[in-house]
Amino acid sequence: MNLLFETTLNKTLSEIFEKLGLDTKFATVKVSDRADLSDFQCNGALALAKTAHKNPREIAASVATELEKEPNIATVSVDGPGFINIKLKDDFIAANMDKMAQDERLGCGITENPHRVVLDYGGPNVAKEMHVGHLRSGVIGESIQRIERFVGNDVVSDVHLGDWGTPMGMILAEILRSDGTLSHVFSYNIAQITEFYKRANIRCKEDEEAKEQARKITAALQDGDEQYRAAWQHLRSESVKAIKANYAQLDVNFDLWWGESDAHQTCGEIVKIARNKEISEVDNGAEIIRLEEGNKPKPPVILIKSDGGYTYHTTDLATIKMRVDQLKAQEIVYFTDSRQALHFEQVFEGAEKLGIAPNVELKHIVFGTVNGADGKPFKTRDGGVMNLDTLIEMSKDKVRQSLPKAGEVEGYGEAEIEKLTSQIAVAAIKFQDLKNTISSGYVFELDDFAKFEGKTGPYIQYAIARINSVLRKAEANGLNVGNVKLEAPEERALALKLAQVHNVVMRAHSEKEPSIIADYTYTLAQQFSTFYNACPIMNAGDCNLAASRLRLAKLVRDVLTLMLNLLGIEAPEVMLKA
RNA sequence: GCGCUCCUAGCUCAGUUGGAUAGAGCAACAGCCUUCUAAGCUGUGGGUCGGGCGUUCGAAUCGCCCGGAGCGCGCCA
Repeated sequence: MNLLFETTLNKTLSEIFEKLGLDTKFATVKVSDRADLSDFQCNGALALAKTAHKNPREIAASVATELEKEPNIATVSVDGPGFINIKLKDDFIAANMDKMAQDERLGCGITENPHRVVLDYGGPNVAKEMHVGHLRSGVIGESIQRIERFVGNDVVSDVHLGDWGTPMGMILAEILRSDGTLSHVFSYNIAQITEFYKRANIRCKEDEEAKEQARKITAALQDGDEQYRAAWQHLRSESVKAIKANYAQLDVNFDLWWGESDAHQTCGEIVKIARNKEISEVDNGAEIIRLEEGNKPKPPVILIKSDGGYTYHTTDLATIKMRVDQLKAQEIVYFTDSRQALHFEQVFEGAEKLGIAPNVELKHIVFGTVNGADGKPFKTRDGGVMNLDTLIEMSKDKVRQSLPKAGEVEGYGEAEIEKLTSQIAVAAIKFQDLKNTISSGYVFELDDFAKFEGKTGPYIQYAIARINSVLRKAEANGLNVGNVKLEAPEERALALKLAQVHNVVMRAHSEKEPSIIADYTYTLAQQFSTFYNACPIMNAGDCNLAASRLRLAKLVRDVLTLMLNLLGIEAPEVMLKA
């Protein structure tokens, strides 16, 4: 089933272009920039005029003449320098809404070549508290995971824990320095572990000897020293517990909880492959793979440090090998901030040279850092970064102010109110992040994460709740949905907006860009609100009209709910008021 | 020093890859609850798209130069 107007129009245009001897490459329409003039526009004549050395208006006119014969097209006009403006017949649009309402995927198609894609996001570190800087990777990754699954890909997501580097040695060294032994380690909780890490971090920055000690312990740990391993295991599991709790609040999920440590065994294989292929060399005591520098200097991949340890280049390469061999990955996508761009260029080039991921697409989706008002990575006033927990609590507190207290509304006790609070607060936080283009980064405005008006998650939840309320009333009055009939301009605009959903999802999928969905979801909710204010549903007067509007409203509800789901945001049944 | 990314309304951001009159949200102002949830709707003001030159019938978008910001540049991850 194809419910997409663009596809239909592109096909007819293609036939017309072919018939007229025009390059069909330009036979495409897009949603009109001028809603006052048309539903769709084709700019092909303008582009074509250049190569064909013809007047664009003439080309456009000949295409328009053919288009006018199409039964589903109401009007065609050539405007300006050669824009072809197309308006569809109301009945055609309406019939498509009826079909869309009966399709369980709401008119959304699936990808042409379903394959297995491994997603690497989150990447939290052991012994470090999760702060607002960790928000983006998790929230974006979760959304992409859902989008990829929805379009038919087979997804495996991996949190890829930072559990194996020098920080592990640093924290063990710090504990030893303070306790003289590792025997107390097993009683330490996450707060204590984090404290040790903070102190270790400060110490190693100014004390070269401490740093050296940390490196030694790291090496011993990686070599399999039993005492270190046991202690490390505890640090790791305490951290994972805390990280899981954090992600659970945000509904961020992973199939695998692999970490850098899991790649350790395979690191040796990577080195072996490099040596067999004779692409590695020893330089200043380290074993490296030199990379083509092209127009810019590119540092080499370092497989083995001069102290004998592996680097994050090696673990990332080993991880790629594991994902290809064990998980049968056909595409691997990483989500990190832009500071790691060079790192992944190096790793991908290394993987290419090693031949460990033949025919596997390796992608690094870069997102901008979360910045403070000064344009630098976000810090709170006291210089630290804000905990994720604190952010969520703050947003929840704000939500509570607009909700009734437990027991004030029938059926809404402590648990129900708390759930609603969390759903709304998390929607506010996640949407605030997801509405931004991922590549560009954004300025962190604390207040925005506890805002529920305008372009926010709760605004969309509210639209859904209002529709639910209408649907409940309709059911109580025995009114059902019926065939769509478009009369008011608000109905027509809403229907055209609904018809865009497939395109929006596919674009978000191919660009790995959830903000495309966030933006659409918001504008759809907005169009609905306009419609809702202008067109009474239950009190439409005519019961066929009421049934038509009810179907449109329900369709909006379903599309909005699906879109929020793809963003990783829940839609509560109701939005109560204090 | 070299490289990457960015500069659009008072603030935060879009702008579907070169098209028509550059759009939202917030903030400001003026209206709208005896009718389906006002977390809403309607309207107003606000711009030499950092600056300059160029390519083009046509530039926020492409190229060059200048100014400003952020990030990254072999043994931290």
